[in-house]
Parts: sequence; structure tokens; C-alpha cells
Amino acid sequence: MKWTKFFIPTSKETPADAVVPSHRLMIRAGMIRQLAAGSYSYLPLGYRILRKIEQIVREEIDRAGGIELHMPALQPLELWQETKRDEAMGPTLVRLTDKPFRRNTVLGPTHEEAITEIVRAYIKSYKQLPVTLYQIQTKFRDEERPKSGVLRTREFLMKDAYSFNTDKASLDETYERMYQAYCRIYDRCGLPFVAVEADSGAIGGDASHEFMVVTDAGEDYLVRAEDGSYAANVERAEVLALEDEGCSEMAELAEVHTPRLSTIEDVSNFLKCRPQDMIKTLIYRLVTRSGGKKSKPVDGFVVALVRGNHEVNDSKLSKVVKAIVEKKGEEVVSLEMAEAEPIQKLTQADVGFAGPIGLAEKDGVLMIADRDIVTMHNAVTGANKTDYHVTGVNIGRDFQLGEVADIRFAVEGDKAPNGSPLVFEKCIEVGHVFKLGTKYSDAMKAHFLDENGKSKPIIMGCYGIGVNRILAAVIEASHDDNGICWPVNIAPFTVEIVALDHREEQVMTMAEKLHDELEAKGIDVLLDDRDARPGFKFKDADLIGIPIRITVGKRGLDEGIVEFKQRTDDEVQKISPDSIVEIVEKIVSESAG
RNA sequence: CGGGGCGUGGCGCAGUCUGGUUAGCGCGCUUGACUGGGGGUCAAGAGGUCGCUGGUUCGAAUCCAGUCGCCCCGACCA
Repeated sequence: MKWTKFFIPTSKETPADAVVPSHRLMIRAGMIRQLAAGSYSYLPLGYRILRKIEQIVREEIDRAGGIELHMPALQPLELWQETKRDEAMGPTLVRLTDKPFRRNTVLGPTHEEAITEIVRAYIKSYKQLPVTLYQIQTKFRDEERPKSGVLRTREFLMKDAYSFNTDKASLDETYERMYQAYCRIYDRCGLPFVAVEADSGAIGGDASHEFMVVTDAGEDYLVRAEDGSYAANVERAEVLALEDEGCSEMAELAEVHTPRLSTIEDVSNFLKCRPQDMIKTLIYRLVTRSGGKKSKPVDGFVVALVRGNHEVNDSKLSKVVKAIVEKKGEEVVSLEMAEAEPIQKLTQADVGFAGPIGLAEKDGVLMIADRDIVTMHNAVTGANKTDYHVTGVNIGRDFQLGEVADIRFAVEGDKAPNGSPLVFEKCIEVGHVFKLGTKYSDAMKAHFLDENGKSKPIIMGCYGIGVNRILAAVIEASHDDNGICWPVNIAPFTVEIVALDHREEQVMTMAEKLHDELEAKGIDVLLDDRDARPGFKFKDADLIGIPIRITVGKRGLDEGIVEFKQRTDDEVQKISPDSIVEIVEKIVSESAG
């Protein structure tokens, strides 16, 4: 490809709106252009990269046993009502309601429903399982706040795979294969990643991993043990319980007047105590049911206790509550933060003055203390009386602990389960693998007959990769002051030939000869044949980040050489034009690994 | 959805507070000349309903009201 015949609108100036490096560089390198918030056109250079990443993804998912198909973005709303995800997705689900014929149509944000609809129609027997189907397709999500260029957009390219298995062991096997495929994909894309335990949250399921790229441009956080033994999304990170600091003497329980001071910060400032010496008491409304779907739901409360400097992790809490409730042979219908009114009724005080003393004994109250409550002494907490707190609170003497569990988020200073200090890092999620279980097959009645002729729901897994995010994440991970440094495997072109003076016939002849030779070998080569000064071409070459640069100039040709430089190297090598093809082919095959 | 900022040629900005000839500057673009190893020089050009609507005024990029859009922080995020 010759530069003058292609379309690479590079720019010296950085657009004011672009903040993160990948966004700035993609615009400056002429890879993308914004059409609206969260909507980007991929210009030819950007699109070449996207296609290369897509192809790597395709090859690896195929290798892991995936079968490619293609589903529509336009979907009937009814499909989403079957799984109640029309509600769950909320405003993120793009609904087309302008014209009568579009009523009840949505643009797919993901395809669990669509794929399950296919599978339930055709898969009837255990003999047809397991099967993994996937597509690489455009997704639509009306993100409330698109940001950081291509990192968070309303329309994006996603590889979404769905596995269907007869049992858990079979799902585990597929999951592991996909997990390995993901690792290979990021490796081939030259993207340094961390696989972390992810929160499987309300959906249930027993395993979920996210693939993260550590960068300041990210919007998620992961925690990692310093010794490398542990990595997880902050949403789910487990921590070592704090050590007991001990205390010299047990103080008297005392009530103190704390008018209108209902926050941890206010009270700790007022009483001159540390937030970690306070017990935060949060009240949730718990609805349970025993004995099947027809039985009457029962209202109750969950009182969650954490230290003042900690936050309750709702996901951890709901898992603990679920386990306790199920142990009693009941099931959880819902668990939500209580409104002001029921809190006042329960505590006999305004919101902000709740405390554990006397609460656990009340009817329908399930008290769950975080593990780090256990080691508190002379604590401060709400008095269950408006405008009052109590100090000198001690467990055992003043109130009894109910259930004890890890129900909080990790914070700076925490340690991993093995005692290694935890490090918090900002990151971008570039992939997520998930054991779904039977959530969708139950809701949509996707059943199969097993060896005994018994009908069972198909066990599902889903596996997503954001193709555009890989692209942006690679730039975040691989750039310098001068521009992008593309890894060979996904570079838009592998080689850029810089012809230094297009008026010199011998220069252009040699440049074109090398271009043709490389192209004949199937190597993606870009020849900068513009009538521009050398410095201008070098700057552009660095900006668009082609991994191998070959400079053809009169000076070198007089010596019988051309110059060879890799984007990430400093030194330039003088090389005979005859050996260029061989050297490039070697680099390409080494990268392909 | 809360808080903040910004809309002036393709890009980056000045001008707005304090209304007043023809709306400027840099980059880029066109033409010509020179130049030619890290974003050159000179000369001559093309390109703008100042986001949109309404209002105030003799007169609005500038003041007022409304509206649309974009960016950042936060909340939210299968």
C-alpha cells in the first residue's frame, strides 16, 4: 500500500476533548473519528487493526472448539421479557419506539436470549451436547456516560460465545478451554493482562473471571497480592481479617448526645475517635419464603455491621444471607437497603443512629457482623435513639454477635488471604468469562433429554471479549511520547518504508522494489511516498506506530544500504536491501509464535 | 441523574466580562518559488449562518431566556 493511495489523516494537534492516551493517539494517527458521544467511525488504518484483532480472536475461539454464527442486532422485546432482562438492563437497553413498525424492538446489548432461542429449538438430546457457539458482532448499549474515546462506547464490537453443556463437569471443561483461549488471544495481541476473580453477583453461578489490563485510563479496580498469589476485582476481593489490636481496659458503656450527627465522619470528628473504632449499622429489608413458590413471603430485616471505615459489599452480604436462609430450608425473595420508615420502626430512631445493642433480639432480625467487628473494643455506635450514640461498646457484654462473615469491600492497607499486602490498581476490563448455570435455560425452557430420558435444563456458560477495548488497551499499554508502538501481530502494517526524497529516481525505485517484494510475500507494507520532508515522515511513522521502519535515502543507497529500525528500538541498522525480506519474515514468524 | 467546563472554517485557540467598521491568530488545505535526514521558508489564495431558537437594542459572537450538543468528576454499569 502506498500512503498517497491510502487514507491516513494524521494530525499534529491533539483534540482538546481527548484525555486518555489511547483516545488522543487514535485521533492523531487518523484511526478514528467521533460522530457523536460514544459513537466512532473506524477510519481505514483503525479498521485494519480491528480486523486483525478480530481474526486472532476468531482463530483462538475456533481452536477452543467454538463454532461461529451470526445473530441479529435487531431483536423483539418479547425475547427480553421472557428472562425479565428488559427490566434488569433498564435504560441501557436500546429500544426502538419511534415508528409503529419498530414498536417492541430492541438493539441487542448481548445475546444470551437470542442464542438460547436457537438452542432450545434445535438441541433436544444429550447427544448434541456439548456445543459452543459464538459470534463477533456489534452490540448496542445506551451507556449513560460514554467516555475515554473508544474505551466506553454505545456501539462496540464484541466476541460473545455461549457454551451449552449437560452437566457441571462438562461446563468446567469448556470454561477452562475458553479461559486458556483468552490468555492466548491477549498474548498474541501483545497485551499484558491479569486474570482476576470476578464477582458473579446476583446472577449466581460459581465462577467468573475477568481479564484486566492495568492502566490509569481504566475505570475498574483490581487488587493484587504483592507476592502475586492473589488477584481479584475489588468487587469481590477477599481479605485477611484484621488483627486484634487489644485494649488495656474495658470502658463503661455511656450514652452521648450527638445532635444531628448521623454520619461516621461527623460523629468521629465530634467524639474524637477513629472511624475504625465505630460500628456502622446498616439495615436491609429481607423477604424470604419457605416451601415453594406458592407460599407467602415473610418480611424481615438483616442488620449488617461493619467498621466505620469499611463499606458493606452487597454482593458478599447477599451470598451470606442466601446461605443462612437456605440452611433453614427457606429461600431469599429479595434483599434491599431498607427505607427510612421501616428503619425508624425497627430502631425507634431516625436513620443514622442505629446500633447493634438490643437489635438482634427483635423479631425477624438477622444480624450479620463483618469479621473485623469481632476484634473491636470500646467501640462507638448508634444508640437507637435519635441524636444519641453510645461509647465504650464491647461485644459479649453489651451485645452478642450473631453470624460473622466477610461482608465488606477491601480497602487500602488490607492483606490478601495469605497475608501478603494488597495492591490496588486501576484497570480496563477486556474480557469476561462466566459460568451461567441454568439462569437462561430455566427462564426460556431450553431443555434436553439425558441418557435416562429425563428432561433437564442445559447448563450454560458465556464468554465475552471487547474487540475495540483490546485495541485501545494495547495503545494504553504500548505507546511513548512520539506515538503508538504496535505489536507486530495486530499492527495495521508490519513494515513502513520511508522514501526520503520522492524526486530521486533511485530512491523511489528501491523503495518500490522493496514494497513489491514484501507485498509479494504477503507482508503488510506501507510505503510513504508523499512529497514531504524527511522529518515530517519520521514523525508520522512514529505516530502511527508501524513496528518496522525501513528508510530508503540517497545517502544510504550510495553506500549500498537501506536503514532498518524497529519502533521500540533506538538504534538504526544499515542493511543490504537484498536481506530485508528475509529479516522481516523472521520477525513476523517469531511474533506469530 | 447530581456537580463542573466548553460550543467561533478540517484541527487547536483569541475575541464575550465592558455590544459598534470587513470576526482574528496558529496548524492544515490550494497555487508558485526556494528547501530536502526528525513536523522548513517566502509569497499569493480558498474556506466561518460565531451550536440552534427566540428576546433586548439603532446595532448581538458579545447581554437575557430557552434549547441542543460535547468533555470531565461523581452516581450507575449483564
